[in-house]
Amino acid sequence: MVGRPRQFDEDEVLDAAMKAFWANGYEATSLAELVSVTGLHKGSLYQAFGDKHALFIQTLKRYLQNVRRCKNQSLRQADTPLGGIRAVLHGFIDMSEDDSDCPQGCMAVKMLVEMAPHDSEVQRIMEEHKNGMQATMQERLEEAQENGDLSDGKSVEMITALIMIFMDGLATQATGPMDHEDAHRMLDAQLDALF
Amino acid sequence: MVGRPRQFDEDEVLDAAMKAFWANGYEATSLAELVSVTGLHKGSLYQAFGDKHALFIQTLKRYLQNVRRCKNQSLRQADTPLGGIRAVLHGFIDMSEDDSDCPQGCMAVKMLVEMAPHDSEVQRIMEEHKNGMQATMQERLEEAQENGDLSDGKSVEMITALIMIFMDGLATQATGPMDHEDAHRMLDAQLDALF
DNA sequence: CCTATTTTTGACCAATCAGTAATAAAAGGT
DNA sequence: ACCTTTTATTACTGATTGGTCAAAAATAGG
Repeated sequence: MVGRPRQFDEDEVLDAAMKAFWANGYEATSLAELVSVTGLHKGSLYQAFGDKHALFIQTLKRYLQNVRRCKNQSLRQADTPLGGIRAVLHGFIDMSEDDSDCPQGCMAVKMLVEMAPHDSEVQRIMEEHKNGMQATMQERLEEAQENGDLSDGKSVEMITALIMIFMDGLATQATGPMDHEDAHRMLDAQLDALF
Repeated sequence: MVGRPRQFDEDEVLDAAMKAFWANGYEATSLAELVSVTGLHKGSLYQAFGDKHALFIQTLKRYLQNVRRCKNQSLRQADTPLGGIRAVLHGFIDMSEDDSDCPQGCMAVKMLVEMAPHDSEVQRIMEEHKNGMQATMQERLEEAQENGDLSDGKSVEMITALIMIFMDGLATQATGPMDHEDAHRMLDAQLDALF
C-alpha cells in the first residue's frame, strides 16, 4: 500500500456514526455531529465513506450484520428448534442492555419507520433482512412441527408473522425507557400464547 | 371579534400540516413545505400557530384526538366488552384505508420513534395517550372476566400489554405497503391466541 | 532523495434552515 | 369617516445545512 496511511480505524468510525444515527435518526444527525463523534474531518469522511447517505447505509448494514451474528450464535447454541427461537428473541432484548453506551431501542425499527417509506434502498435492505429472519424462523417452526413440539394444526406462517409483529412492537416501545425483565416476561407470555 | 378576519380555516391548515409531518416526519418537514401544503404564508403560520414545534404539537394532539374519537365510537357501538376491544383494534386498521389521501402507518407510532426519545413534551403526550388506552382496555377485559367471556386465570395486565405491543408492531410494519385483509387476519389470530 | 499516491486539512460554497420585523390590507366599533 | 385590532405579505436575517476543492502532509517504492 502506497500513500499516506489512515489515522483512523474504519470500524470505530462506523460504530461512532452508527450510534449517532441510531440515537438521533438520519435527518436529525448533522454532518457537524458526525464529524464530532467520529473525530475526523469532513473531507476525510467523504473521501473514505462517500456522502452522508452512503455513510448511513454502511452503518445500517453494519448494524444488521451485528444482529444476524447475534441471532446465528443463539441458534447454534440451542438444542431444540423452539428453544432456538426463544433464545434468539430473548437475545434481541438483551442486545441493548449488554452494550450500555448504545442508544435505546432497535436501530432497524427506527430506520424502518423514519426512512424506509421514502428511501427505496433502505426499504430494500430492510425487506431483505426481514425475509431472512422470517425464513429461518419458519424453518425452525416446521422442524418443531415434525419434532412434535408444535401442534400440526398451527400455521407456521401466521406464528412467524405474529412473532415479527411482536418484536417490532417491543422495539417500538423500547425507544423509551423499558424494564428488561418485563420485556422478557412479555415475550414468554406471547410465545406461550402462540406455541 | 374585531380586526381582519382569517382567510383560512384553522382545522384545514392543521390537517394539511399534520399530513406533512405524518408523511415525512418532524425533522424532514421544512417550513417551506408547511407553507406549500397549507397555502398560507410563513408569517401567518407563526402568528396563528407559533413556531414549527408548537405547530407540530397541535397536529399531534389533533391526530390523537381523532384516534380517541374513533375508539370511543367503536366502543359505544359494541354489545360485549371483548367485542368492543375487537372493534376498536379492527377500527384502527381501517382508519388509514378509509381516508385514502392520508399517509401510511400511524402518526403516533412514527412520532413515538422519531421524537419521544428527545422531546419530553412529545414523550408526555404519548404516555398520557398510552395510559388512557391501557386503562379503558383493562376495564373492558375485567368486565369480560366478570362476564365469563374471559377466563379468570388470565392476567388482564399482560393481555393489555401484549395487545399494545401488537398494535405498535402492526403500525410499524404499516409504514410500508400492507394488505389490510392480512392485517385483520393477523389481529384476529393474535386475539384468538390471547383470549 | 525523489516521486507517485493517498490522506488530511482548512477554506470555501450555494442552498436551505427556522424565524422576525415592518408594512399593507381588511374588517368592526364608534 | 376614522381609529383600533387583527391578519396578510414582503423582505430580510444570521445560522446551519450538505458538499467541494485545492493545497499540505505523510508514507512506500524506485
